[in-house]
Amino acid sequence: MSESTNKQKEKILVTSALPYANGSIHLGHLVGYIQTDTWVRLQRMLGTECYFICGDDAHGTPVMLRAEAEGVTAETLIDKMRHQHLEDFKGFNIKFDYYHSTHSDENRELVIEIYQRLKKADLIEKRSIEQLYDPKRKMFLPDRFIKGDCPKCHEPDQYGDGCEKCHTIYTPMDLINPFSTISGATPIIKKTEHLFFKLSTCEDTLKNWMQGNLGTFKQEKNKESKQPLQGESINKLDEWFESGLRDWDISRDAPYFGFPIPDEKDKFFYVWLDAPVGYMASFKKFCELTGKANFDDFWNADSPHKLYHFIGKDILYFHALFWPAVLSKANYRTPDKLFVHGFLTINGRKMSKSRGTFINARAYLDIKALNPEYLRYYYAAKLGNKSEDIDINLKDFVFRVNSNLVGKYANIASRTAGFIHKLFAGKLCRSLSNEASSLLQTFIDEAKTIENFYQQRQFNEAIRVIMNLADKANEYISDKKPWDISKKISLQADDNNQEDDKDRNKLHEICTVSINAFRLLTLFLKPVIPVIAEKVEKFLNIESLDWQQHSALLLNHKINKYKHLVSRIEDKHIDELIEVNRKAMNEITETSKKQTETSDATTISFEDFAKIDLRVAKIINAEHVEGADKLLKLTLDIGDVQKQVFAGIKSAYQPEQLIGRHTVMVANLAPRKMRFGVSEGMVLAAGPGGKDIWILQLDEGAKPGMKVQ
RNA sequence: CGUGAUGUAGCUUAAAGGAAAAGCACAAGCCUCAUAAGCUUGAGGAUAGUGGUUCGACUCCAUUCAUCACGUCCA
Repeated sequence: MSESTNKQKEKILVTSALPYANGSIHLGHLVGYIQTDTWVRLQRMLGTECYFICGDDAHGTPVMLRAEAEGVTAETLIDKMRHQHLEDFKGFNIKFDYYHSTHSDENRELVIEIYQRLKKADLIEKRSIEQLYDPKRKMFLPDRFIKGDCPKCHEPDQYGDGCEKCHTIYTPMDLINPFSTISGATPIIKKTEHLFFKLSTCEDTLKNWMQGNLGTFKQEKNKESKQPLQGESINKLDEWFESGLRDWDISRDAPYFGFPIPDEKDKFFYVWLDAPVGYMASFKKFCELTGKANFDDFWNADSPHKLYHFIGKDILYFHALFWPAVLSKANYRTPDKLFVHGFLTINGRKMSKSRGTFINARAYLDIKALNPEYLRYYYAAKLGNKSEDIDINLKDFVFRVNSNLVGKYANIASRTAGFIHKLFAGKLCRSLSNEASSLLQTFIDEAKTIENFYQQRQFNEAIRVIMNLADKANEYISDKKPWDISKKISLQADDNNQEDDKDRNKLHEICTVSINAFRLLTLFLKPVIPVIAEKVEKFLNIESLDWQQHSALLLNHKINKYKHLVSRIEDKHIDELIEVNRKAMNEITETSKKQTETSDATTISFEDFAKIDLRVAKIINAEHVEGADKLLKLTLDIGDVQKQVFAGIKSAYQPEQLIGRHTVMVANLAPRKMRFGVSEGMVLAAGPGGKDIWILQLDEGAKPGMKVQ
């Protein structure tokens, strides 16, 4: 105790990659979050001051477009997604200290501050570039929103960066018949001014950050080096250095969902500039809300504390190049470690929607038989500290969980707890003989090894050691045959007490050792399966286990009755998962189909068009609606009937301008109850909104009620 | 096409130039305390192919094949 208090206590800030607000969490995402959570839980058990911070990555074109397609504001969408993400994380027992959003005041302030510091350091430059532009949607197009025919092999429907079929690499401008996936329009090349961060000047800074990157991968294996990156990542970075660092385009033109850039017109910060700043923002909010930590202590350039980012290998580029460069040049501290993990494959292949293996977190959680901690366990059993891809083989998953968690681990308690209650009133021995405690000593001896494996994120190794111990415990029980002794006792009944006492003690001791072995295994597994561990703590009638307690034994202590702890998985549960997931996926693709159908990009059939009953309408009355900001109440004459319609055109028209005019309305639109009354249709108007709304006007002669076709 | 990574038993991984290991799955036997759990034994391998360096290669080099990732402003 005194030794550790003298040492300066290490404080760690840990982050997981921020999930993007344009999608649900799936099993692939969970690899990173479960890895981080497991690691953080170990830190907490060790008593290390460690904060686990995350949040939603909310900005960018995809979010903007999706919000539009759903007919909601971007804010509504990201709010909904954030809650959905949080629910999924909660389901898998991922426990953040704080979970924020990049669309927050804290983040805006920090981004602007960083930007201004970079600008002051003369690291921001304005340049004119040419970009593809969608003339119909009036917006610049990211590459991924352009498709066309491959210039080489003429395969249709290829993305702007390269052909999936012949693997030719090209730019979107090379595509034959390019079209915008948003509007279908042919993109045109348009000049625009963008802001660049001069990353090309940061090579020394970055190499310095990487520190002595000459060490080889093999040297790193047993000892955590001082380098912030694993060997594979260093290779990748070297590649990037070799091809030369290019300046980084950090601005995007309106329309864009993001933070406006100060002193610029219609320019926004690119989502990847503000995303990692979200780590800071989330932590800042956490500090302000809880007062548990001091933001500056952790983020100032001379911070003594550790900053670790857990990320997937797909975003190494941002975290290993831009992020340290930006931080360093803006006079903040840089990350100490980037822990990079690989992708998840399912049954050896990429997750696939058609095979039903693109499995959402929600689908898994919806199958009650699939304990979320089984997945945590499986990931832990497979995760090493390399950035290799990991595979979840669904058959292997079932076998492994059943065999390791149910057959080996839980079984140890299950097969001995009964005796403790039947014969010893639920109480463990007062003390153990040397012979009996020797098994437990081997457990205790392995604690340091296990801790180190966890620390170095070699969870697979940690699990291997733990399961070896579980095997030892089961061997011990088989060897000692407590059931034989128990029979002897019942046969002897109240015969001769001396023999009987001896046997009773022996049996008591065997069961006490087993329960203690079980307790230690639980302690070792707790970072991986925290909720199961909690149940065990209740069963053992003990306080929450921390790592220190591995050296003590549980003696002379009353435990509770053993209750069923974990259930086996059956193949049918996996089939169910695939099925549930497939259904959910179909729904998603259908709604997204519907969304594109309603957008102006796709065509509809004549039948679809014929469903819409368009009529000439005479506006016989128009009036303001009390309490409504945008609505006017219109009374429309369409020949034989009059309809009442609430139209969102107040910003562009005064009621008196409208009365008496002829326009076109959708007459068969389902009536909709609104706050101010029932609206029985829609009038047609053009324009983006605000003052720019123009309702349709008809030439002389059209009579109310005429069908428009 | 280029660059990088990976390829070991049915599955998941070890072996850092010195006898190819372990767990799960499989087979046989034992056991019955436990959720058909547990224990013992066994079978299972041209280490993707070819060529080279070496007394000796899963390991180092070259090359081929397969899979994956990345490839000038999507990052």
